[in-house]
Amino acid sequence: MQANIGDVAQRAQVSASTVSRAFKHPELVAKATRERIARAADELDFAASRSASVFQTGQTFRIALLLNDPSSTWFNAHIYEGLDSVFHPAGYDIAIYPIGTSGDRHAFFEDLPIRRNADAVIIASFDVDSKEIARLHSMNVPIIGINALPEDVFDYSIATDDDYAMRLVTRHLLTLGHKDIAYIDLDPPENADGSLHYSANRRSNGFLAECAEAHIEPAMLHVSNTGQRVDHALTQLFALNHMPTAICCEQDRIAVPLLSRLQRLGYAIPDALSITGFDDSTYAREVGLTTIRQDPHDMGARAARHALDLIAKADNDFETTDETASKTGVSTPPIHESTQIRMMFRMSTGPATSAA
Amino acid sequence: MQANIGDVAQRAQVSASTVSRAFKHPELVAKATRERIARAADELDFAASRSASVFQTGQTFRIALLLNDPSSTWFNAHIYEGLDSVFHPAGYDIAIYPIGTSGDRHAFFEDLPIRRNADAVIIASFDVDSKEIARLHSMNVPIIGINALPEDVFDYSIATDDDYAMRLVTRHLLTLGHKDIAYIDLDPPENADGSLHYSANRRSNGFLAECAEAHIEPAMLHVSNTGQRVDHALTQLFALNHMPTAICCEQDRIAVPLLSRLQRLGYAIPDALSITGFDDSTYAREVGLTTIRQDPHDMGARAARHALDLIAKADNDFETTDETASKTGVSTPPIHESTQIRMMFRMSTGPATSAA
DNA sequence: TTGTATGCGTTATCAT
DNA sequence: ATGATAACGCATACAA
Repeated sequence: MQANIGDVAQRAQVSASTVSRAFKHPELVAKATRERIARAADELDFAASRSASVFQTGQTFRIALLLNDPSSTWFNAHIYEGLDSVFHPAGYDIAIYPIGTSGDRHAFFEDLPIRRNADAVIIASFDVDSKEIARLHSMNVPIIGINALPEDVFDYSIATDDDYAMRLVTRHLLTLGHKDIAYIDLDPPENADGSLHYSANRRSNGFLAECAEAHIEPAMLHVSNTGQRVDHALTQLFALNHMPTAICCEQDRIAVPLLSRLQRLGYAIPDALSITGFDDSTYAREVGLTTIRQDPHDMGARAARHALDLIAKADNDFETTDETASKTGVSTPPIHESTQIRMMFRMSTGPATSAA
Repeated sequence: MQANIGDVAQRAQVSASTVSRAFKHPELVAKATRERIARAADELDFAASRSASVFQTGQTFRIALLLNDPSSTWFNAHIYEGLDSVFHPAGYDIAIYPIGTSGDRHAFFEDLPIRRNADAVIIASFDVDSKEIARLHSMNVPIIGINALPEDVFDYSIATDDDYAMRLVTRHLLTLGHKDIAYIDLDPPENADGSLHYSANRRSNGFLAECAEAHIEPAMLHVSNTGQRVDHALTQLFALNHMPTAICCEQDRIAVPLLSRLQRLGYAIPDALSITGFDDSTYAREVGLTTIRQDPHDMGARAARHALDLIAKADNDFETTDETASKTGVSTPPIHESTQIRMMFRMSTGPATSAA
């Protein structure tokens, strides 16, 4: 069927070890031999079995990625893309574990084939239980957090400061003179139980804090995150005593289509109504939505690079562990990065109308 | 460090094979023993090494997914999600191979660790060279096509009939009385050379064919697929002698933001201007875009299910190949499915204005 | 129902 | 610079 390393060895008149070396440590093989081997491999259509070398190496070349929302979400899809842009070239596969409930999460940490089946675990967009993580740590698997809390359980984490970012948005609206503001957030899907926390909470906190400081009482609307989310949002808006002069959305995902619908319904934006989003996701720029920019692709790529470092370090630590231990292992401390926040000012926000 | 099958065997007072069996073929192990093993495994935090069993099995439990566009694209992200929804529970990982140019594609088929490193190859959204595919076939790796041509090189394929679907859209516009129509398509990114064909071509063909039958001469606009795509499209529209009464877009991706921008610019839609898309992707419903519905998640899931069948079959074939061969192997013929096309009629299309 | 023996393809160690 | 050899951890064929 398929040539293996032995066939190549035979054809190139060398031993199997030399063939292996020719691929893994070319510098240790004489140029002539190397070329002979290359030719033989080529002629036989040889490709080293990934499974075999992975097995022998002890590494799995697999990354476990824990996601709450569907992977097709704007944020998650870009996170994945960023991760893969680093991991794939490095020979790693990414396996996505959907975590819808804290039960799922618990099951993952409880049952899961951790140490043997993933070289690193990456957790995106939901908060986590220190005890669960502890088990992973004891297994020497790097844990990486993306927009996840608490920071200190991760070997590396990168996050957007949601609270602060949303405060900026809110201040922008307040500065424009808005006093009559509605906040819209997307409720997590029903199957999610309360114990799975999302960064969403931190955004509304930031908003509320700023409003409180300004002695403003906003209207808080909760929209269920389904196909009908815009209709649901509109329903609640119209149910208010009067239309606010500004709408602050937890996500572009609701802000973008809402902006479009409100315009069609005749609301002059921003003259009569301002609206803000969060993410700078699909079409936010095109529709002119004022929003907070996040770059999940970059976050993913960074996370992946740090993951590779950590994996390499974990391997070394392991080798030197027993007695030699912790002599060289100064064990660089965990890194916790904040993404740089940037606000995108676009046409969807403007001065409050004096006539409410 | 980590318990292996031997440790469990020892603790449960059985042989390693029995432990292995207890997991892979529980029905062959006495209940009492099974429970004893389960307990031992639990106490030791044992999890079978994926690498080792994968290696031993000969399967790779890996799927190669060839993608042209970025994986974060609406279509690709949903394809991936659909695939993963079937593959992940079945224990398979998906590895994405970005194919930007026909060179990439060629390299994949030429160099690549196929047979040994993937149990199936899935090609999404671009057309392929029969000769390249032939090599894979000779290696007994199932090849699956999603919106890819030519059909007959795939062991299973599922596709939207782009030509036909776009004809439907076009007829809808013609029926409404539009005679002055512009077609906008997104040029593939620059780095893509001409030899990589996309389903996009089939859409414009359908459009042109219908126009020809109706003796109508449309304006064909090509927009480069960058961040500026909407501005680029607007520029070209305004450069025409006069505004058309209808704009037919190759993708929602341009139609959705274009619709929004044109509205803001004061065009009454659909009274003065109709616009259509293709995909029914993000926000198409919310902004009221008439479009063709595609369900890439479903396409992916179907493709994955067929892939699993084919993999199972390939394994059997292989075992029975030599002499016994092709006796049982009636070798079910390839299946080529068409997705069911549905048009979503929404507010963005209406009768042509008599006054051009 | 369970145990023994063997092999999967590669790489690392240790000689040479 | 290269070769011989021994693992790596599991799953199967076969024996009992």
